[in-house]
Amino acid sequence: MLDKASYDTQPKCLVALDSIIFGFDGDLLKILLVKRGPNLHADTWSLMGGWLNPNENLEQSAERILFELTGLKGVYLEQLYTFGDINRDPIDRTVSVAYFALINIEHYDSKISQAHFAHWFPVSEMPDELLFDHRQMIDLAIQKLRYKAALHPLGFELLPEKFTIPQLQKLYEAIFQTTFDKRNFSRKILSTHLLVKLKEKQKSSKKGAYLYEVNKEKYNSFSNSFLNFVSNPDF
Amino acid sequence: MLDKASYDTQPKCLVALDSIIFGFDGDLLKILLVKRGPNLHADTWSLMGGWLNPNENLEQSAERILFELTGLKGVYLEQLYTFGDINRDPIDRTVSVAYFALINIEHYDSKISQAHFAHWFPVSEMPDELLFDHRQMIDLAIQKLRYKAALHPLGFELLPEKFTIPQLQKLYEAIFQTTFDKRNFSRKILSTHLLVKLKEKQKSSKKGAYLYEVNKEKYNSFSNSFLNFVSNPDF
DNA sequence: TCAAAAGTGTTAGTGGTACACCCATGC
DNA sequence: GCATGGGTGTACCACTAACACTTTTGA
Repeated sequence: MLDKASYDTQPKCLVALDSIIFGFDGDLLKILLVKRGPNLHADTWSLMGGWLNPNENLEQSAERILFELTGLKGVYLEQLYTFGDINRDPIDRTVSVAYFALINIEHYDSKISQAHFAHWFPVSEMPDELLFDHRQMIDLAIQKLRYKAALHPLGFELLPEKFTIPQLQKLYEAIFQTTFDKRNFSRKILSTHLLVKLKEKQKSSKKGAYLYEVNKEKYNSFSNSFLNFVSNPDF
Repeated sequence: MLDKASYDTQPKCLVALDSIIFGFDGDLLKILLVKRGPNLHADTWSLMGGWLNPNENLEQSAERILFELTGLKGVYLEQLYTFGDINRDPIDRTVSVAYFALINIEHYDSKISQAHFAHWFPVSEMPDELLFDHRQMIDLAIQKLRYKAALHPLGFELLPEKFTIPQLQKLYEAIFQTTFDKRNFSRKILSTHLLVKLKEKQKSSKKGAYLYEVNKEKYNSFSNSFLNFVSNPDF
């Protein structure tokens, strides 16, 4: 079965990478979509994607593509799932490795992405028509984001370095499409000791709220243990 | 970037599938490895793998390959991760989609697999040398099996249709390399109401233990909710 | 009758949820 | 001075974890 000749006779296949890019504007959870151009699928919104480069591994290619669109490096990027249905791309058989990315919307360089016809869509207001199986990719990404966020404190990746507890709560409420009791929420978050309270306050409200930042060391060593941020998630 | 010409000029890539096949013999958690033949890598243990077939999607190819080795159909199969490092296969660039499979070791047809030089290795006694990045695949599969088994009742997939609570406990102890209190364990398992107690007893011990079977309906509707089978898993 | 494995109940502690009031400030 | 959003404490309930004895039966 596996001999040298079989390498030569095996049909090869195009390999693409597509990224589901999540952002949070303080109110709604959003996904970044682009209109690909210039010739093909120019009228259809799609995920940001590109081809696997022969001298890059999968994650490097995904990072490069993300950088080309958003100008961002070092963002949270995680492999989601690989899609390989026979006719998912009608032009030629393509296997696509999907990644999901969490980015801080404030860092996002809108200049680059304007050139690519990019737009942030709230997760509840996606266009009806998306390229190929991108709708399926997005649905899976949302599901996985909820799953992970219920068990791991990865929500911070979507916020600025300094943020308030009410901001964090709004984010979780956007992810899970629900509301939480603020007393229980802040107690649960603070009980992890992952947040460091700062002296400064953010004064976007009348009273102002204390800013916090993530204790990076603890966060990194913590990311493999887990807890229930959401008690009875409905997956 | 994405026009028709780009499809023709894009380098294509080999796509393979590899399966990490878990089994449980009542005592140890094991993984099925093969020696590939006849020419290439004949001396190295490896995961069961094969090429993506142009007229199959990813899961269908993985199922076919699994069937060719074990003679089994309809087993629990789940996509694990896609590996694409540049030189993971020194002969030619190959992207490999890894699946993990849970099979009931009693159903396993050893005749077919003898022809493939297959052998069950306890997870704690793997050969030192494995093909390509297969060690990495196995490590990730064990990690994911623990993660999922801690939250979802998927352990049943590794047992016969009828099994006893002590058997199930031994399985979980093998997965997590620890021991559990049997009173707390059985209470937790039974509180899900996923198991139906049968009249029969299994008499492999002196006293004999009651057999149970899975309530399939409940199990299927349950698989998306979750609970902590293991309280403080060390991931 | 003894050894081996199965089966079962209670208690104390922890963590989760529900709930209401005061505080600081801008207008 | 009032409306807005921020911050905090308590009581009850449910779940978890720790722990020991009795039952059955094959040898």
